[in-house]
Parts: sequence; structure tokens; C-alpha cells
Amino acid sequence: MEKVLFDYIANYLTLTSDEKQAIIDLDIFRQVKKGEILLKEGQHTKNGYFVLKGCLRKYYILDGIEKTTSFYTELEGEVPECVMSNKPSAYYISCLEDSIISTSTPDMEAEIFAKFPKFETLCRLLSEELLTKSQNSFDDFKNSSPEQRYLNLLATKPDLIQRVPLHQLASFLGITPQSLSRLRGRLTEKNL
Amino acid sequence: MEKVLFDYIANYLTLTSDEKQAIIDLDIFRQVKKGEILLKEGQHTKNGYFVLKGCLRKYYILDGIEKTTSFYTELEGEVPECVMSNKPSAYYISCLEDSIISTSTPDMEAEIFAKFPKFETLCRLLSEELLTKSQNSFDDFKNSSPEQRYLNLLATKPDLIQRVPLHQLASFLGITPQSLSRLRGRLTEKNL
DNA sequence: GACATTTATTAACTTAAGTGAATGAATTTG
DNA sequence: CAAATTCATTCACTTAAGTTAATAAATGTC
Repeated sequence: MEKVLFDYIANYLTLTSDEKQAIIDLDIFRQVKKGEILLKEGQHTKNGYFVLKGCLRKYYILDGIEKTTSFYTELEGEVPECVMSNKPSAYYISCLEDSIISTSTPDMEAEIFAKFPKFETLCRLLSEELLTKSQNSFDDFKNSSPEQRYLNLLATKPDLIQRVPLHQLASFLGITPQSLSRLRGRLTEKNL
Repeated sequence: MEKVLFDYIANYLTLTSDEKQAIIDLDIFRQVKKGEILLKEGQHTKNGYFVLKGCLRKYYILDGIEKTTSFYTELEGEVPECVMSNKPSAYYISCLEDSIISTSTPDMEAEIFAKFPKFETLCRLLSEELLTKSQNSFDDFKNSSPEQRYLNLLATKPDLIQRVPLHQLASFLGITPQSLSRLRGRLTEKNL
């Protein structure tokens, strides 16, 4: 798994073997079993999550209904809001497939930034890029209909539709499972 | 305007007078007149924008229709995607009110990070916080109906509804101007 | 001040999403 | 393997959003 992570980092900057060793020494890799819940509503974790293999899901429970808003697959992840804010988490993060993830905490970051300032640059670049992507996705979401969102997902992340239960995809697309089912019916009818 | 900016920064870290002077020396403040377009679709700006006073608007033109996806008011702003990606901009940024903004470029950042590493920490913290906020807003958007979104906006940013034309608010809320008008009619009828 | 443009609303009609309920298939679990 | 749970689909019905068009008010411009 080190290789997967280092290849990813190599897109942003070059690490010396010292620096790589410092990351390995942090002992950040963790195996997670399908179904395990990493974060629950009301909890105060300090862990950020980054997926090396597998898939995590972020969801809220509103009026007793699960509302999935994100999936994290290979080379994706997030730092939960509660890590930054000290407020209890408003949502859950669970594991959809047996996964290997890396976890980090603000303390670990502070420690490694002090030793290797380069890592702070890395984190800055990553969060700037993620911010831009998040804003882009949000704009696209606002500018498109449920059908366009589904087709867009099909075009950009076809694997998700295979890996993930459809009713979870539905709330990810901002609609109900019934609507998604109907929408797919309409589409396959059109493309006979 | 320096004071406004420095007070904002003070929420994240403490600056020495040397560091403040370095910012002033960058000469980043700029007056923008209502109606001015700061960024057009197809352009390749290197400028990020941060509003000290006034209001900017981000919009796309799709099928000849303006789709507003963001407003930036006091102490808000963004670094356009084209700054990061070298791709031409997919959207416009225009000025809704006579405004005072600060602009920055990656070159300016590199220069000041080299002199004062603290500024890189500031930028990391800011983009991490903005990322969390962006993800939060996106989640809320997915989890709510147009009516809930409008009511939420009314509760959290009542000033926007005064400052901004309603048809621009509509696409910001992910609906058409007609739907927003109807929705408001429904609401005022309920609350007689 | 007259004219053009922008903005907001309203209405009639179409389309699609939400809701509640039922069903069967697939998957999980004891 | 049987029972329970989860998952996907379908249906009938309700609600609301999209669309097209018309109108009037507000705003900006020569």
C-alpha cells in the first residue's frame, strides 16, 4: 500500500527516502471490514480518512432515513467536519467493501509538518485541489437535472454504479430510490 | 481595507508588523465597479478573488441561459479553477455592487510563502476550512428540497435576498426563476 | 422624459419527482 | 436451509418543478 500512496503523492511533489520513511513510521495504514462504521453521528473523532483500496460512504440519518452524500473510492477521502470544528459529527462514515485506508490526525500532521515543511505544502495543494473539485461538482449538480446527473455519473464513474446499492446512489444524486428506478426505466426505454 | 483583512486573518494566526507590511507591499487591493466582469468563459486568468466589501457573482452560460452558482460577499471569495488547471475558464465572475476586493496569484503566493512560511500555513488552514464548508453546503443541498433551501438561505444569509436579483438566486438554489416566484407565493400564503 | 432592457410575477400546460404501499428477488444470518 | 432483512422495482396518486408565453413594474440609457 505504501507504493499506492507514494505514487499518488508523486503527482504533487518528489519525496526523499527520508521523507517516505517518516510517513511509514507514522503507521497510518488500517484494514477495515465491510460494514464497519468508522464514524457515527454525535462522535468526536480526530481521524481523517483516505482510501487506498475499497470504498467508504458518508451518510446522514434524517427523519430515520439514510441520506448518502458521498462515496470515497481509491485515492479519495475526507477529513470530517468534526475534526476541524470540535462539534459532534452530523453524519456517519461506513465501509462498503473490505478496504485499506490511511488515517491521520491533526497531531500527526503537526508533528510531520515540523520535521518536513514540504508536507504542509502537499496538504495545502491537496486541499486547494479538492476545494476546486468540490466547487465544480456542486456547480454541476445545481446546473443539471436528476437524469443529467445520473448520466454524468455513468460517464465519469461507471464503477460506482456497479459497486454501490442503487438506493444509496439515489440520495447521492439528490432523489429518492423510487425516482432513480423510474428514471432508469425511462432511459432504457428510450435507448431500445 | 487593510484592517478588514487583518482582522479576518487574526482568526487564524497572529501576524507581526513585518508580516503585515509584506502583505501591504503586495498591493493587492482593487476597486471594482458594479457590472464589471472580472473573468469570462474561455479566459485564462491567474487571479484569485477575495471580497472585502461588496459582492461578486459566479455564473455559467448554458444554452444561452445564465446559471448563477455562487455569490461572494464580505470575507468570501474563490480561486477560479482555471488558475489551478491551465484550462480556460468554464464560467464568468462579475461584480454585482461597487466592491473592494483583494486579488492574488500563485506567483505572489510563492514569493510570500518563501519569505514567511506562516502564510502557507494560513492558506492551508483557509482552504481546509473552505473545503469543509463547501462539502457541508453540498450535502445540505442534496438533502433538501428547493423550498427548504430557500428557507435555509433566508435564515442564514438574509442579506443576499435583498442584495441580489431573484432570478439569480433561483439558479443558485437550483431552480428556475418562475419556480422561485411560485415557491415564495406558496410560502407567503401559508404564513398569512 | 421616452425607449429599451431587465426583472418579477402570473397562468396554463407538461413532465417528473415525492409518497405510500405492495411485491418479488437477492442477500444475509442464525 | 429457513427466516429475516435488504434491495430494486412497480403502481397509483399527489405535489411541485420545467416550459412557454404574456404582462407589468422597475431600472437604466440616450
